[in-house]
Amino acid sequence: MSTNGQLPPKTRLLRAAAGLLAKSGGAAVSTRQITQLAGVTAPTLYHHFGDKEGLFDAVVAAGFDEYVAGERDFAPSGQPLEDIRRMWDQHVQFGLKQPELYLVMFGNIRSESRPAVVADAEALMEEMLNKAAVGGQLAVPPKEAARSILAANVGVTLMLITEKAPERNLELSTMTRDAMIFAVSTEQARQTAPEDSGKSPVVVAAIALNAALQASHSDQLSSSELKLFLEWLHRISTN
Amino acid sequence: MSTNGQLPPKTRLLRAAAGLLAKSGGAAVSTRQITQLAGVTAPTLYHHFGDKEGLFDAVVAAGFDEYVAGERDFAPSGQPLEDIRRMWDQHVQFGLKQPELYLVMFGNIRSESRPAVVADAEALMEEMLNKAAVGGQLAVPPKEAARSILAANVGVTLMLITEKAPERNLELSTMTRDAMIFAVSTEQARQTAPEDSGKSPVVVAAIALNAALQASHSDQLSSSELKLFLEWLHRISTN
DNA sequence: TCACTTCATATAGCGTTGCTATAGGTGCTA
DNA sequence: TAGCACCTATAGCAACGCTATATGAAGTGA
Repeated sequence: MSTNGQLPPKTRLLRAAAGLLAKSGGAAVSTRQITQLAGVTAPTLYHHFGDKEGLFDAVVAAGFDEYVAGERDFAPSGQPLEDIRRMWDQHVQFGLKQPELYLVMFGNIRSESRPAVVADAEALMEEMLNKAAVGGQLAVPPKEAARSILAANVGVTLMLITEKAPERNLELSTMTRDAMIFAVSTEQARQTAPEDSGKSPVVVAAIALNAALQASHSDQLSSSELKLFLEWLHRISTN
Repeated sequence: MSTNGQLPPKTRLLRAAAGLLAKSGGAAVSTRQITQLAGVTAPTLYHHFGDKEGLFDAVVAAGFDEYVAGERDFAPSGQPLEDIRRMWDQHVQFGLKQPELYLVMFGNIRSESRPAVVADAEALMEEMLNKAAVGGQLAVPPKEAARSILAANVGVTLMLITEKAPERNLELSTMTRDAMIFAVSTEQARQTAPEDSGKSPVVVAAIALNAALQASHSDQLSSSELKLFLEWLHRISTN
């Protein structure tokens, strides 16, 4: 009845939980099922994981490693926004491939571990968006862009999971994806115009900001702040 | 201990369930709690609702009536796409106002009743989008537009619910909302309701510089200067 | 008026759940 | 060899969703 008597009980519990979760089809999975499949008794589970949610958190953590691996498993195309598209698609595929695990990770709002998972996924996307921002392709701060895109990404994936497999329409995904990416892009990025300059992105951006600030009398900073700010900008852009 | 002995048990059960659900803060609500608060014993619950999920489905149905009422509670502005914006905002507000009920309705993927709820909400939105389509403002079939918008709407609402109330940033919602509406609009409609595409060059440049600076550890500024500088940049770029 | 049916509620308890108090076994270090 | 962590098992508790069965209340027809 046990799953591989060779492995340590902690590992067997993890695998049993993940396996039952995947096969459960959404039904609840009891600790007794898990411990029986792992060839272990109840106290062993609670010794290693504290409680049932602790075990599921561990399963989620393992699932997240797999998620990250999927999200990183492609060569950067040099066009960050194109890479964001791929991250989106990978996310959807991960959800459709392992719906139960996905629901535990992203669908289980009440779970204690969800905020951490979401924050990590957000960071992953923000990291990629940063590259776009450096290239002047982002009209929105990367952090907020990442949150918006991820929110839509999760919403779409949940909706696709709800549908039965045969009638799934992936165009829902691509359309929503492109809408979100378009929304956070600058005019320049939308025309797929690659900016090419030998100068460092910092300098380019500083020059652009310097010019833009002086042209447009922003009132976000006081005049004294602005003076110092411009001085620093100059120091950076003459780097 | 009972909640209003005058009302029939069926009603008291519904109210007790809805009340406990709202106060539960995400924790599970037991049938024993519900029946005790309703001043009724277990078989009464099962006589009227079949099982626990049947009771919750009834709560959801009542909640959905309230949802629909909220979605219809505004005078048509004559601009269907503007009305869609309001539907979106009402949806988010409904979720934030009654997060527990919302989670049972839209977050509980495994639930049997969710597909029906989602389909109804979709129909509600499609109905409004039809008006936009008639006016030549829609570049996408209303059905697919409704699905995309609703998916994003749910995703955003779930993400906002996850956050603690004080740090909720509703701009996530408006930005995602406008992105989706923009995506399904025709050129003509976009000119009628101009979106934020005219992001000022200052903001774009500030965002780019911010990202570039953080990526490239420039040593042109001292750490204290840099800190203040970044703070100002953030102020500008979140303008 | 009285049996009869129907609907609604209560008593009591079944099987399962998550979890734990306690004790026993195992391997390592002194 | 004794002691000490660490890990696992026996046995069982309280709470859970749910139900077999019985009792009451209300209406109906003769």
